[in-house]
Amino acid sequence: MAYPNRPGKNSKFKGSITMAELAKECGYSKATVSRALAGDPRVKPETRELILEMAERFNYRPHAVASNLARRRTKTIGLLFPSAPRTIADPFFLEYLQGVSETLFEQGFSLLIPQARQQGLTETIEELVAHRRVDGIILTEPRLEDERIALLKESNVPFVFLGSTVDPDVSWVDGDNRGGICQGVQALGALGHRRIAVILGEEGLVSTEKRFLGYQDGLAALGLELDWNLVWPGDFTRQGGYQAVVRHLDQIEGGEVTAIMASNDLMAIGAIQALHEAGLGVPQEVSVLGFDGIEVGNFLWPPLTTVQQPVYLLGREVARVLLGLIAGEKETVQRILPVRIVNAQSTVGPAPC
Amino acid sequence: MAYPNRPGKNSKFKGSITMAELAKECGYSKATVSRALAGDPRVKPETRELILEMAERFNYRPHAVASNLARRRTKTIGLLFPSAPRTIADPFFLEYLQGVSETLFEQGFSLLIPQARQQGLTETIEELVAHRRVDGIILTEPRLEDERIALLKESNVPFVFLGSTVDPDVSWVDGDNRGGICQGVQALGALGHRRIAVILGEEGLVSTEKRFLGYQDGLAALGLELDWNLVWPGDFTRQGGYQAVVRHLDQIEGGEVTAIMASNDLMAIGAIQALHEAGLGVPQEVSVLGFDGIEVGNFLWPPLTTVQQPVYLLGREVARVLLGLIAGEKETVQRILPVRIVNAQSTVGPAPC
DNA sequence: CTGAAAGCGCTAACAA
DNA sequence: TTGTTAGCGCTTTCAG
Repeated sequence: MAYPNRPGKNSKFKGSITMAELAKECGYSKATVSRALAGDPRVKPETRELILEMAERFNYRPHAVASNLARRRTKTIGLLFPSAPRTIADPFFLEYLQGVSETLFEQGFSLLIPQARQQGLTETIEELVAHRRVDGIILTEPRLEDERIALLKESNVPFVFLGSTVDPDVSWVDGDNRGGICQGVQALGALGHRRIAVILGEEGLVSTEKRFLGYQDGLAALGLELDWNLVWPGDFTRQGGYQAVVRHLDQIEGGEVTAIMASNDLMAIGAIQALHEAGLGVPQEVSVLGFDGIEVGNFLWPPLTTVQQPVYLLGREVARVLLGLIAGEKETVQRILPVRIVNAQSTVGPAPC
Repeated sequence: MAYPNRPGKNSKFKGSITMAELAKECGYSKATVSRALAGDPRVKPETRELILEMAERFNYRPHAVASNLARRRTKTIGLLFPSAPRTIADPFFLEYLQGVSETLFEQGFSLLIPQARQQGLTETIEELVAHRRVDGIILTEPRLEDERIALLKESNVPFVFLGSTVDPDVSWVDGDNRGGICQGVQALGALGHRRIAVILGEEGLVSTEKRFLGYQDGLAALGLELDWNLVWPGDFTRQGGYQAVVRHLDQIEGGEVTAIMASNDLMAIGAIQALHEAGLGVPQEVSVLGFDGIEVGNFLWPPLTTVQQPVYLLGREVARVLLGLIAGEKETVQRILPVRIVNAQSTVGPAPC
């Protein structure tokens, strides 16, 4: 016999018992064993008892791959991270990943993390879908015009975005971008700031758009006009935030700007670095407000004031929604999670000049 | 027919053709098709040509799960992250993850990231192994006495550690902990420091031990005695670094300590925060040196001086070694990658007092 | 309530 | 060089 016909006879790993073997030991068929293990109500309670007990005794473990083949599923999820200039090494995505992977693991799902690097946005998706390597896909950073969406719809694989899409019948989960930035701008206004610059995100992304709208909302709420000289392009990277400030130092030094609303924390951090290098104190001379609430904002001194998204929760939620779709739920889910301002320490009232 | 018997007839995804169908179309057996696709030299070149062409034409895609079942493999790797107090959200692990996942993906492997959270160290491993959910396991943070190792050896599943183990016949990849810290201490000495405190890592870990030895080496090289008052316990977390400084503020303020060698960057960052809160300037009043070289060290002002490990490369390397073991290589690999000091900006000579 | 049997799609002896 | 034949281990009709 290749399998342990007495419990504990062999190592608890080597060639662990198969369902067929277990069935024989129990004196039942594979089918019944399979049902009992799956909790199928059609098996007689005593039978189930017995089978469960034997399974335990023989330390039976279902073979995931075989089961997956028979059920036409993979139990793995494709998790796509943003393409350049952002990277998977963005701290935002780590906290997010933790939420996602935790939820998936609880449900027995694996994660496939393709590295989009060289490939285009769509090749990766085609590859995942065509080889049936995943049961569903989680994406980030929807674009204003997003070719991935048509492809995914055609593929028939369930998918969810982190971030709201333009497309109305796509499921997504997002933080309150527009409202959050608006709140942020108003908070700066409440401190007395009137010359508030914004550093935009990467062009073409829905989130960039929404955050810019939030900025405009905030200005409006303060009774301020939009001044295009205070709208600085960025790309969501630290380098981008740094550059934005460097390029507009004269405005800052000239007192044209007393506060900066960065579209994310990483750019806020870059901005602060540029300000430091220019000898400008934060927040004494310039206030800086970020968006996202990533942990590393707390590494700074003073800690970064920021509009905090529930990053970890976003991860959990987006995973949960995808699992729902995989389980057969049909309706598209679009959920906005609330945000809030934290760490009011890198912002103060404008310097008197 | 359920499959597209004319190329392009259906969507490129829906029910893509199976190998059996492709074989029929080609007029060959499944076996030959399988061989041709696998590049088996036994098939006649023209036959291979034909089959490859037809595969292309019918857009054939191998079914990963079925293939895995037949070959008794899963094509997924279990990636275990540290347990509390460290978390997967430690920036170190993100950079590391990027290296690992990139290498694995190139070879078509998925990643299973269990959340050890509640479970003990060993339960997770048992669960991965027993269900044959993975072809190999990557672990971190070997302990001086590590019960996982016996378990893994018994399980017969290939595994590799990030970090050197005490056990001589276990494969691992590591940065040069001891040499790196020693270098760091010497660098501080070269700046004129003589009262150099160390913040230790989490107790029981091999890396903690090695780094402490490196500290002692460094002192010895400087002709200094080990002073246990300057050996502060820590745990590799930011909070740990913060606490270590808070608890020893009197020593610092009393001039007993002019430089701090933290066993990792996160603790260095925590230490700097505590110093800031106490109104002590870094590096003017106290120099702080970290270890790891994580990206977020650059977020600080001034950027953190640190002993940089090639974190991303460590990830790639550890994955590569594991893939080697899975491919059947027998000999254990133990590789130390070099480190170097970067960003000499949070360290200067001691303040004259 | 239980069992027999037919797959899931691919791989790998073993023959031819 | 190619085909035949068994599986891999589990799920799921379809009968009984």
